[in-house]
Amino acid sequence: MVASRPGGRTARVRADVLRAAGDLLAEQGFAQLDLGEVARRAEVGRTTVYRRWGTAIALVTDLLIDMAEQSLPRSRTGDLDQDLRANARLVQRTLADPRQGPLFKAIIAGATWDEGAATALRTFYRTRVGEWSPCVAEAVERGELPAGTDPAAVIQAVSAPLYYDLLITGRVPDEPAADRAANAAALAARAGAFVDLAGHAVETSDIERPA
Amino acid sequence: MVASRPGGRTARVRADVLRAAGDLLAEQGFAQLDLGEVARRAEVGRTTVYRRWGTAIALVTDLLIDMAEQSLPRSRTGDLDQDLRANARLVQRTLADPRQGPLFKAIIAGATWDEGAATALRTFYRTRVGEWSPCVAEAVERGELPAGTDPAAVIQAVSAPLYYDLLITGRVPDEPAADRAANAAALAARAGAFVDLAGHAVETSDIERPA
DNA sequence: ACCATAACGGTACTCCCGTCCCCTTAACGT
DNA sequence: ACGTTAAGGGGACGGGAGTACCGTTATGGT
Repeated sequence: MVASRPGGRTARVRADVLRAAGDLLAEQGFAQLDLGEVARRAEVGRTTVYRRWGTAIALVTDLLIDMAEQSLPRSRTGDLDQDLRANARLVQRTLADPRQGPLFKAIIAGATWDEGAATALRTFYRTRVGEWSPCVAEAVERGELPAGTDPAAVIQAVSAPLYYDLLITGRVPDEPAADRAANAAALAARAGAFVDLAGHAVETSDIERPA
Repeated sequence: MVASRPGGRTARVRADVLRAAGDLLAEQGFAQLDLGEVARRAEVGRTTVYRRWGTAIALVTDLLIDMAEQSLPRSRTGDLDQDLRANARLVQRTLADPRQGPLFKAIIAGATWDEGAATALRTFYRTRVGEWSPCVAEAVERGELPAGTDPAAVIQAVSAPLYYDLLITGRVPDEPAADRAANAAALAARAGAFVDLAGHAVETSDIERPA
């Protein structure tokens, strides 16, 4: 009895299809992503693409999952500003990348209506944020940031303006924008904007609640 | 000779179609927005919907334009924190609204691949940001914020985390989230994060210039 | 080496989205 | 009020996306 066959041909087909989908995504964008054309470019049966993925957003979701497996290690400079700037620049380079940029735009758009895309996106960012949070946690331990600062909130605060530019203003963020985002997050964090108490975190100064 | 006829029936048809589209958007989301069903719900000819709008994203775009005409006046409390919090709460309520929330999600998603949606979205936010920027400009004049602070950047910094939550983490922002966003932006602004000089705006903390 | 079968690939088919055609309705000028 | 003609509505049509069917390939266990 054979349960499944992920090896050999199946793996090659998946790789071919994902590469073709990534090419088309970079060339024409998500709106023009036609499964039939993907099959042609991948030199694969049209039926196969429909059977294994079924929809364009499912294909793009698989593309993200595939990409997520090659994750870069975070920086460890021991300095909050440098770490946050490194993080911001990583995000910025990703969004500006001719292949990854369109992929993320497609996934984010798809996540607004497709549950699979939304799940993959959240999983991806949970991993990413979890990977970079220690930068902030260590800064708290060093006394660079007030006790009780929420590491995940700081990391997300770095990314937020970059995504805002990409999605709302339609301007792909550049490196100065990344540095500004990192700087703003660092300054806000130092001022205690990301201290998570039970109540509101609007006292800014008097914070002395160790975990 | 008659050039155009925007009155009477035409206006009524537009109103009926937009209302039906908004209903369906709120009920089923953008993915299920079928022009045929919109026509049925609006009790309007299917041909008419296709002739005047053509695509679902064009319909949603018109919906945004229609909604933008009823814009709320900004608050003028004379206090930066209160103004920014009012702005954040306005954005939060919009995104959490059962009708406007799905609309914005659809428009933002559509703007990643449809030029018309992107233009409408940018126009909408240019108006919104321009309307609220005086809050920041006045705070600069009062000396609450450093000279050279970019008003638009501050306003956008308030919104960015809320959109990040909505689109990336998939969590619709609540009122505490709005207050946190406003607070973080205010603290960063006071620390000079949004001063736009020719070079880098990182005078606040130690920084090395990179060659 | 051999077999059972997971997975692929080609083709025919279906169904429905979007368009076309043409008649009907009702704005707007006079 | 009356005529001209934008604009709307019904129905038929075409095309292409997605599916069903079934034969073919090659994987993985024995």
